[in-house]
Amino acid sequence: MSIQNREIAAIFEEIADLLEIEGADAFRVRAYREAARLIPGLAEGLAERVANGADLTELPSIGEAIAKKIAVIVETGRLPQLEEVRRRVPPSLRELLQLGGLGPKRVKALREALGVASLADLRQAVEAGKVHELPGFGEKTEAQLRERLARWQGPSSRTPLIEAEELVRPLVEHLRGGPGILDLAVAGSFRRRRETVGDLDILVACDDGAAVAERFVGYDAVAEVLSHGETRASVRLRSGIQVDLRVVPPVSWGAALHYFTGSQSHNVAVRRRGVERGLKISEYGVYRGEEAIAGRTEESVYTAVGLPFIVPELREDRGEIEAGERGALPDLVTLDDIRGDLHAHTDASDGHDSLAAMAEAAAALGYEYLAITDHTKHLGVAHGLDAKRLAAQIAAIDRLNERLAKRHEGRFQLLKASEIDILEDGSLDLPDEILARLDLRVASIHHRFDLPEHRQTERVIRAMDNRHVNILAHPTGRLIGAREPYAIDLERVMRAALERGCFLELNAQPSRLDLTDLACQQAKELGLKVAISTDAHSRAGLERMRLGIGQARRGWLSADDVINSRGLAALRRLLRRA
DNA sequence: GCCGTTTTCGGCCCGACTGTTTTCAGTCG
Repeated sequence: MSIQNREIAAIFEEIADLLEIEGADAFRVRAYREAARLIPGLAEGLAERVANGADLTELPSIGEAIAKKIAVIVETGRLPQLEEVRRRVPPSLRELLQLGGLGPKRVKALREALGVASLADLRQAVEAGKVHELPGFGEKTEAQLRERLARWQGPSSRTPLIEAEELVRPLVEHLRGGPGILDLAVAGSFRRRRETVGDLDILVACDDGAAVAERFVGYDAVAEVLSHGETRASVRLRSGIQVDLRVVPPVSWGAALHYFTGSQSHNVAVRRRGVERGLKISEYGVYRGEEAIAGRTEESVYTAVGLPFIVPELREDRGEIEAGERGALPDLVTLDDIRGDLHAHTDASDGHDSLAAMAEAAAALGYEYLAITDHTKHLGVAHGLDAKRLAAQIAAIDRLNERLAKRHEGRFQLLKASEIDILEDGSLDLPDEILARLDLRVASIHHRFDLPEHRQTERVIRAMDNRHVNILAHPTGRLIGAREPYAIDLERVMRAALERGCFLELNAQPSRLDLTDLACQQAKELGLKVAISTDAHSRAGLERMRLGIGQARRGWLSADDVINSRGLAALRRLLRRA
């Protein structure tokens, strides 16, 4: 199997880390980091590009040198340069960077003075009290390292967005409860709606920063104050997540919100545009010389560098700046565009609520339709339905729909559907006769995640060969932070879906969000439409749609790219297969 | 190492906080 983009990126990331510790030129290090950041976001595999003889230097941030190295990696699976650097700088030193509190300079100093080459070495040096004797280190640094080593549980894990929402809500209330707050926003990757957040960034506009910072560090869920100044403070909450507060005067609100929302690469790109125009952009504003020419609103910052407003979800430096320049930013899908949900369970399988309760909850959201997609018999743990029970459910839905039509004056109905298990050989878990009686069929994999890539890919494509199948649900099977996606050639799957008139699901469950943002973008580029579905197992689960919308927006999807932005009649036309 | 409506050489985003220092380097976002 050919090498994946993210494996190539990992090689450059490691080179960047090790060169930095070695003390190499900072801009050279940055060049490797830029390449490592860009590569996983490419739609097409680099291996394929190399095989096709494409000129890689046409990609941004890839020049002659890195292009050659990519070719070597693709052809041989390894890079001699990395092996050389590893001989000079032990790769275990990277652990020290991940620990936090230590950067390349001090890691280098520790290594040269004390021979520290790993976390274990550092622990010994700290316990022996040798660290504080080094120039540039002191008692406090040593104590802080001791603390971090004691807490160390491997590279820091990111927090799922939905947990971050729950953590930040009471903290925001706490801050708003204090005097003098003129404006407040949760910025960072939270505002960009990334599926997970590393830390939380809270921005406040007010005239007395010190008072807000004081109130912030006094929040009762704070476990540790990491830093505490008059305009900036950082804490670690008991949950383990770090929260950074930044306070600015109202006149800087827009510039600060832009700066604090990120992403870092987007900010760098915008600031670079500023420099080209003789402007300096900081969190305080946009300056020409001493004079502030913009910064009260985010819009004014973009205007100053000749760009239209770019929504937070797109700010990843993945082409949004170029698209803005061309006037080609997409009109992104919103929650208001969604007309129904195409994946939901009831207490007939592993859901918690009845058919009627789910229907009323969906109608209350203003939807026109809700597809009931209980599991099928192979999924015994979920009490999956066999053909007989599904036939009974079909009859029950028909009866309920009559009542719903009266109650909601024809504005809402349930769709008869199923989430059909794809068996190991790609066949379906229910006979065609019963499938033909449904409005909609969602198919998905729930076992044998371990098949090799070509077999898993064939399995899914074979399932879509069945002309009853409409949507492939949670297409990679990943669970955020818990289970890697199974090996599957997603691009082949997308092309196969397109040829067959099938669609892929963006599953909005907070632990799934499967497809990823990048996969959504890839689908859009191929012309494949997506269903954003909650896979709700209860009434409350239907409200998770907002997470799917965030992911879809990050994937550049417009309402037109999303099949459940259609009214029922148009949806039915889309679902019709040849 | 990348890149180019000032440039193929000489730039490369910007500021706050901490700790170790007496003016600043390192780290972080």
